Amino acid sequence: MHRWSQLFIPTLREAPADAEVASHKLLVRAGYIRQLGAGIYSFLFLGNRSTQKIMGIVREEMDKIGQEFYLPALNPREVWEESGRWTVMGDNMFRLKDRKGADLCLGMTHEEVMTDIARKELRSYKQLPQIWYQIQTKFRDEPRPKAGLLRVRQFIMKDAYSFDIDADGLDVSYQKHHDTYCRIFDRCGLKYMVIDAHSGAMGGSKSQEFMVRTPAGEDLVVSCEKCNYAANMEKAVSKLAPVEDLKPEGDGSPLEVHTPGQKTIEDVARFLGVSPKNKIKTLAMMITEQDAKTGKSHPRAVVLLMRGDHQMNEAKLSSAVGGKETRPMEEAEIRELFHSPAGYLGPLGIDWAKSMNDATKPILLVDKALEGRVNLIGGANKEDYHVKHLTPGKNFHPTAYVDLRSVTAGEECPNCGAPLRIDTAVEIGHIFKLGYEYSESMGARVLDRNGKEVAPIMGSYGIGIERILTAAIEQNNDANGFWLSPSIAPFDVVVVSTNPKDEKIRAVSEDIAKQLESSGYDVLLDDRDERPGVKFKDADLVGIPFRINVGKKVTEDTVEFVQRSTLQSSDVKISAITEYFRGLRPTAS
RNA sequence: CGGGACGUAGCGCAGCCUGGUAGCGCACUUGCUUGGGGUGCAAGGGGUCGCGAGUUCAAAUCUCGCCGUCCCGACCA
Repeated sequence: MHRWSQLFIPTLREAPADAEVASHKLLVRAGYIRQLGAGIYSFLFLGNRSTQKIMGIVREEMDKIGQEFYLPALNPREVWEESGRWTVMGDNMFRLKDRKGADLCLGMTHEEVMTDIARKELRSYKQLPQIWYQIQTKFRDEPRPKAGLLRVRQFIMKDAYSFDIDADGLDVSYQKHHDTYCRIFDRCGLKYMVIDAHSGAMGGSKSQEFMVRTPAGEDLVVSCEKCNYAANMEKAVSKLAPVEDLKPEGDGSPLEVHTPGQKTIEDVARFLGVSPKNKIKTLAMMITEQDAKTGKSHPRAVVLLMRGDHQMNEAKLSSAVGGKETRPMEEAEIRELFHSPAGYLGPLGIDWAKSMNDATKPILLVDKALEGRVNLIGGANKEDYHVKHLTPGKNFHPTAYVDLRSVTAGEECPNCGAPLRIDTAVEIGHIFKLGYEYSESMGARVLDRNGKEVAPIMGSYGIGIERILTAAIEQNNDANGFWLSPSIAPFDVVVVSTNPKDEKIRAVSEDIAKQLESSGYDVLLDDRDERPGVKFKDADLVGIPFRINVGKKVTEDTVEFVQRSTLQSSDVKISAITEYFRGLRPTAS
């Protein structure tokens, strides 16, 4: 049994001035953590107990599908050089030299080291599949650590790696992780979403993120009010309400109209008396491409057509152009391609590439929302003129129709039609089908059943341990403190002796604490010589889900049982306390 | 890395503009008091004013440099 009077639980009445988000303020106030430097935190007694419990759950669930390893955080340069990430990781990687001057780094993740083990040890398909995981400290020199434990430079991660003989095997390993992650986060008492994540530039690989809604989050997530549809902004799609196309005038062939000084979508729409939904928004961008033969890089125009009232999503654009960086065209580049000033740009009169590989010509990407639309209005590539009767596929030929549009809140869910919402969220887990990237770059090979040498296919899977704690606090807090699920709280229950000077109260508090402890619960006995008000405030602050107040009612053999989340209290007979508690928290840890 | 703010006792802050004895609340120590939502009284302890240089008879205060922390942005396998 733990006696508060003998513990170090430095609670604070006020939060440090530089804490902004709720979880940061409360973790410090509750005496869970103290800051050592930017993005570097010490865990004190309560904080450590809580993260240990989280790791316990992770370990228990992961042991059902994999094997726990423990890899070094200190890594030699060579393995990172082999994967190419010694360079790729840039300033995000902490680097150091040993006494001989050899380069080392602190591990940000462990694909390299795991793959190194795999390539040295795995020889046959008979040894596959393998799932190897570890719970270990990671180091990342974040450009901007922030928000307490939310973005830090040293943190604990459960990272796992799967090795399979083929894609079907990877599907199984991936699904196992998906299901295990759901069990882990359920057991931690989190409300979370599983979202389809940006699959990366190379395409094909599936990736999902486990996200928790919180105002402190750094990522935007689109989710459905009703069903379980959820995706990040780079992937999110929505159903669009049908738009009525304009009727053609005359023979319906492209018709220039004089629009003096009308440059913006709104201006033109108003001037012509149409909705922006019938207008084409033309965005002129540039990418840098490398010539496949010469290796020389040269700029290439990418023109986007969107519905007039839609916003372009840069991540979607980026994946549409193969992950290349894009930038807006400069004035001179616009004139060279369109022979027109900005404000009057359109798709007519330009010889667009027929495919992305048609490298000599500019690319025309048309948003899917314009596919099948007719009689749109766009720029005429001529100052003060626009063109009516533009129909994609008829008057001009897109290189491709792609989804380029940012979803906005309130649009319809693609699955069920209910309104979509957009929230900030924090990522607590990520599962990823890696493919052959590391097994190939680092030369891992096994023999398949035909005796042929093949690279094993990999997956990688991560959980941020501290982020589980942070997210849980973000989800469950009020002005006085926070409450954790008993599974991850430092203690199941705090027994408050409201008056330690009263012998009966003191003795009953001890008894109850002992009794609950012998029933397998983690009990904190607040035996401090403090006023009840102080103890109640502290109890409310530190995240323990249940409290037992031992007070005057001991003369009636009764104590108060308080649930932190609701602050509801009920009187319980002392003799029935263990049984009562078991009803609330059946699985003693 | 760009923009902004801050750095004075463990925590939260005032003092700086207009240079001259370093202050308040909480916390801490001792004694008494109180005992169901941060009790009251009294007496105490604790500060290289982030670091360095400069100006000055004199610098927490003015000037310059550096360091650190936070916020916004960029970045984020």
